[in-house]
Amino acid sequence: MSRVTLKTVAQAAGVSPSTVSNAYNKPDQLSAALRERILAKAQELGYAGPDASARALRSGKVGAVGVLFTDKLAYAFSDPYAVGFLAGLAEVAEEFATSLLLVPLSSTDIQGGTNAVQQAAIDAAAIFCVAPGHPALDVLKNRGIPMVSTDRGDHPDLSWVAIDETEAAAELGRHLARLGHRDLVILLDNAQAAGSRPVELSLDQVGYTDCELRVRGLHKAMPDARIRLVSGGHNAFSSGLAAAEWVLDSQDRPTAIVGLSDVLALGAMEAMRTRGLVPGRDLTVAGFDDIPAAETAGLTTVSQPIKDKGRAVGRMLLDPASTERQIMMPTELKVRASSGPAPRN
Amino acid sequence: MSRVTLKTVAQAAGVSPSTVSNAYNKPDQLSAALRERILAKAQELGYAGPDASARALRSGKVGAVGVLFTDKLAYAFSDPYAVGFLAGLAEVAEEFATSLLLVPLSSTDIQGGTNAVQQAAIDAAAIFCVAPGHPALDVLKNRGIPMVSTDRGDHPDLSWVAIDETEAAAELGRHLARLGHRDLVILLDNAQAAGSRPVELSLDQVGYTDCELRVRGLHKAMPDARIRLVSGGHNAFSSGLAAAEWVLDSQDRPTAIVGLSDVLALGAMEAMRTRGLVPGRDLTVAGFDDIPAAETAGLTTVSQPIKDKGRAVGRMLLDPASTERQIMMPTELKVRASSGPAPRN
DNA sequence: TCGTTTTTCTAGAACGATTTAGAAGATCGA
DNA sequence: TCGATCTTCTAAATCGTTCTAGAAAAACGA
Repeated sequence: MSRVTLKTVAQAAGVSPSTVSNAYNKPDQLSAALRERILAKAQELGYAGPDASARALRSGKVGAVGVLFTDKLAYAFSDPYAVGFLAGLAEVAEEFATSLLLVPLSSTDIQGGTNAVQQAAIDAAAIFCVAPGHPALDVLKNRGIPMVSTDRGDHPDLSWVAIDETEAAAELGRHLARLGHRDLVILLDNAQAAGSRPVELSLDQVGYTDCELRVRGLHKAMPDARIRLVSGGHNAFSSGLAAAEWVLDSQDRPTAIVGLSDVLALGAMEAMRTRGLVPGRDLTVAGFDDIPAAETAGLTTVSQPIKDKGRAVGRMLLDPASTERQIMMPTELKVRASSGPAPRN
Repeated sequence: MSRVTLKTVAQAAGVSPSTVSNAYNKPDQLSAALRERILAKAQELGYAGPDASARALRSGKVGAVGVLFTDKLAYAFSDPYAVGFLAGLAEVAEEFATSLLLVPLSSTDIQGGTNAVQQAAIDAAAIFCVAPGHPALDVLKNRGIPMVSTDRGDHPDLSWVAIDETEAAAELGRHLARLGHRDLVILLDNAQAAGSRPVELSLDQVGYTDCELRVRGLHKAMPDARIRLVSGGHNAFSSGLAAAEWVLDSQDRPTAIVGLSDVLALGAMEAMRTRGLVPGRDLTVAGFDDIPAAETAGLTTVSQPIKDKGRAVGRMLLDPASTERQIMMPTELKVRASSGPAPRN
């Protein structure tokens, strides 16, 4: 017993395969009566409709956009920021009857070429927080797949929806400087620190462009401050917690801690809490993104319209009417209880 | 200028297409030297590697599992419960070098057969909180796609990873009954209520099986209680908020509110907060799922191992070694500050 | 009535790979 | 040295559609 295909149906109905195809895809190309008859026959034979792969091959359209993440896919969901982005993107995707393909970007398999990015059946790709130099992007470019990044690349023909990272960070930096802070620790995502104890990094070890730009922005706005970079691993609450614990338990506490994402900053707040320290009084904490939990926790943060970012990326990828190739989104510094004047010593 | 295909590379390298294919997929089928030469030639020509659709068609494997949701895709991300499930599933998917295809299940397009589920290029499907009778499931069955549901269906040959909804709810019900509650409002997800004002439902209007079972469980454990069902729309914080506001502002307040998910329950807690009511003292609130925010908020809830659920579904779908077809996961009632004795009147 | 247009359907060629079966050459044991 | 076994490579079929061009039949206009 072989599988029921379009051809099978065609034979059973006594018509050509093309006609069956048309019955499914172009109802106006054949008489209603015949279409009815074909569909009934298909039903009778248990035909499941045109095969997705075959259709994709022949027509060149898959009906899916890929979402590329660095790190493990599982991490992607741990940050509400990513979730917000996905929600926005999904909204537009749905509008265009398109599915979302979540593509993990394991750092290990950039070998002979057979990795997830190669395999992925997608028409376009959203590049979420992936460094512009990542080899996977070359693979996509090679495949001729349109892509839009959430990070501003340096290439002029690159499409992106981003924020002015440097300026956003600078605004936060000015806020901190104004409060008298001269000793800062920045918490960031770093793969090398994952699984081991927190590590202190130098600026050139900062991987992602957006992180790098944020660090630069803070530097620019706080020229006479001492600024250290510390990572507790991947971008997650637990990493922020670990890194902040390490910082707080050292002999050399800063007066302010900035998480390069809210989850990191919230981890830092938790570390303070367990040590009886009050954010905004004993130590200032700030973050980036303004995820829902940031407001609840009273975390000072740089707010960015993340869901809109997802929507904009979706439109760029799917809406032929959208012509803009580079969109700069606004940011806003939300000052909350977690930031306060630097204690005098 | 036509596209560079496997054939182009083969000609340029002076070998047969099969050999080029083997160079990519079966390195041990040809000499290392030749493979090297072919790959170099491919690189030179800008060949992006075997086309995903063509490979999928010929080999019958796509390298993706679908995740089916009811409602808008965007809603999927608003509930941390769903996010946790996805994280677990993603973990296993990554292990098997498989991508995740998020398939929206618009209730509108069950028409001529050409909907997202038909189109979806997937090898298997995870059915997340979709009612067992949903037509999309028939489409998948027709396509011969293996599927695992997060809801226990009544068919014996259905695969699922689920919890004992009725018993879990009954345990919560007994807890409430013990505290003296005799007047309960259950908050639930309901599509009809979306966009309009909150509505009161009867038991037969409850859509999803899992919701229905939970309601039954509560009924069973609280036989002499008055139980009302109210929905403020989709399964989201805002719906819970709206529904609870409606309930609290009525003349006829219950002594306890149970959200059929934590996000609904948290919405109810928020409604109480803005009215100066203290959960656990003035009114008892409880939920289901035990998402991270539930612990922070001190919400009494029925905890279920959601990430493990995702992992288990992933293994069932992808790991050939996994033979179990139906897995019952444990639940645990977490009593927190939001539940307390019913006020005497 | 006769050409012209429109409607309805079909034949056959792609789409770009993988697979199967087997040929040609190299290696091996005796 | 000779048949047998490996290794290395290829020819041709195939996966299940959609597309292009065009044929046959029907409808139309004058």
